[in-house]
Amino acid sequence: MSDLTDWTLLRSFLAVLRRGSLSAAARETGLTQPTIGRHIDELEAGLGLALFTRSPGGLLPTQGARSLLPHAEAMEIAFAALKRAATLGGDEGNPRGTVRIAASEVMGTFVLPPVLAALRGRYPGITLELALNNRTDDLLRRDADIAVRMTRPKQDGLVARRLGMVPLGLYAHRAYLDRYGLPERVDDLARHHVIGFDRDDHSARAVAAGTLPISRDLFSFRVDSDVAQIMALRAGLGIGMIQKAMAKADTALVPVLPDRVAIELECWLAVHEDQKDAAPIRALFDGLAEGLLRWMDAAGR
Amino acid sequence: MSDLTDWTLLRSFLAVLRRGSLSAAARETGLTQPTIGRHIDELEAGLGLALFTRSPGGLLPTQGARSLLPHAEAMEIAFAALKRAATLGGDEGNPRGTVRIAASEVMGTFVLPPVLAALRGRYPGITLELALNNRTDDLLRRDADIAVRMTRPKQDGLVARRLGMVPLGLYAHRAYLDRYGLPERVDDLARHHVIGFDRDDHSARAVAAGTLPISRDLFSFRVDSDVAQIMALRAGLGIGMIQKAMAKADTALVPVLPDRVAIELECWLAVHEDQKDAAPIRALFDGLAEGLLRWMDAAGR
DNA sequence: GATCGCTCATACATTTTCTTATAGCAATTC
DNA sequence: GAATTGCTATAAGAAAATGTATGAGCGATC
Repeated sequence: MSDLTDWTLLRSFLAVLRRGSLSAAARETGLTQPTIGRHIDELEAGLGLALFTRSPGGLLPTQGARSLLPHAEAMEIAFAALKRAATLGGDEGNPRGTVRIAASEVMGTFVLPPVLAALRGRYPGITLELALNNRTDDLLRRDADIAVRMTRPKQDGLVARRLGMVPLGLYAHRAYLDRYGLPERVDDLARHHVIGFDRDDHSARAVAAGTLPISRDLFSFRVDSDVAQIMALRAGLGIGMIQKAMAKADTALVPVLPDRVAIELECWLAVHEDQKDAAPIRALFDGLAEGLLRWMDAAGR
Repeated sequence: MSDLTDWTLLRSFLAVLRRGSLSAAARETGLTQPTIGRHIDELEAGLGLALFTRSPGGLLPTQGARSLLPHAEAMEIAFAALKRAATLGGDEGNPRGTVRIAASEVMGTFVLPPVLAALRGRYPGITLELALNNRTDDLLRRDADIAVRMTRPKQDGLVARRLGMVPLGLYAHRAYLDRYGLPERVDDLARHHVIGFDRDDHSARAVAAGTLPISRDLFSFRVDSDVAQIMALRAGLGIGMIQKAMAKADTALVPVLPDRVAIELECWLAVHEDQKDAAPIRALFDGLAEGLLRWMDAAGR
């Protein structure tokens, strides 16, 4: 069985899994339906495992196929990383290539755009990709070249730089407080509308949870998206956690329990040791550090 | 350029990089020299990057090729993991498939073999692979399905179980102490032959370094291999660090400064969340936990 | 200094793989 | 209930990839 040598078969596998039919997969990949069909047959024969149940409506993945998915995705991600790495070049003054930056939703949405805009102007040869999510393993999965993270990167093989602390606080829209009043003690929060996460309890939140009586039950408005939480906060849906700098920029937001609730997240920049010497990576790493430090400095005032 | 769709080209790339010539790569892959040559041409054209400088003696990788290597290896590892995952099956009573276990050199050499031998008998349908190294990112790289680690696994997506503490101590062979005497204070170590690491300062050693005045300069016999260190210790080359349980099993070894130097490493078992429910993974995870706990219990006496 | 052993490059034959075209099946729509 | 639209499966010709055979360069060895 292990005489399976054609890595490309997994492209077709992924396409079928995602599109749900041979025909749709053919359209996605630019191949044809019989070809994709033979690829799946070949894969099933090679692995000795039924991957899909054929039907006139399409192909339904088996449990086995689902268990292979993460590995096939890992191959796809690694291939994309390889293609990016091949574009890297140029010298210190004029770096060229495509660089993928991972960041949390909030950083990527509210903080990074102006920083990246400046870098874009300075380095016209660099094409930027931005991967927004709250997982901390992007670099190790090679799903990004540089990561902006709110926790200390601890994995082997990474080079990390600590940029500083980002202060967070509880805020609410003035209109909300006019109606429901300003909590005076932490316990009062239980009687308020608190905006929080739904199920996705990622690490930044875990940090916050350590210093606050935060649990899922407390929240009367739940979204997993941090950005949606901030939008809800600004719209006056309730009391929520937000970076102090962002809150100050919105004059309608009023601090809640500022003396009792003070949370700081560490801000880190990380890169693979393998890649840190490529000109575009180095340029962006330094540029991001500079831009983010300036932002944190301005925010501190 | 980005119309590069054939993932299999990277198999040839890896083979050429490793063997150093098209012909040797052809022998390794079962293809022929012209085919491998065409693959490399196609890859270079697709990536827009010179990968090798051709010579009558073989192909010399460029810097660019070297920078792509880790990504190509990541694809290869993911593919191997996919093939392993495809073998997993059976039920709780009779799990089937190939499982790759990562462990430190010392654990894999001295501790795991009897544990695995017992599991082998109990689960005849499971084929075992053992990956011995001291990196802690095997699981995330999918270079292993289960990891036995001496530090707490902290990455996202892993399920870990703490097994307990493994005590280490300084020991020396009786013959060594007869000749050089028994150190009475920690400072005396500077005048002794201490066996230690060369350059590979991995995390278990870092833990130890925190509680001991250990630095590279102290060592008069340096090897990166932990196993070689233990063998050197047993051969009487000097004073070295070893698990107390292993030292006790060798009656010629005498504890050195047992009251002053007491180090304990945590022992952890970890598995990918994706895979934890597959019958063979679960069987080995539980079996390893059981076997290692029994070993730690026996060692404690 | 000729030979052997290794290498890569090229031209041509062969095999494999892909596409095109068509048939058949189930569900939905008019 | 016939027509339409989605799908898979199969067969045959076109295209692409692979293999075979051969030439030529470099270095070690006798």
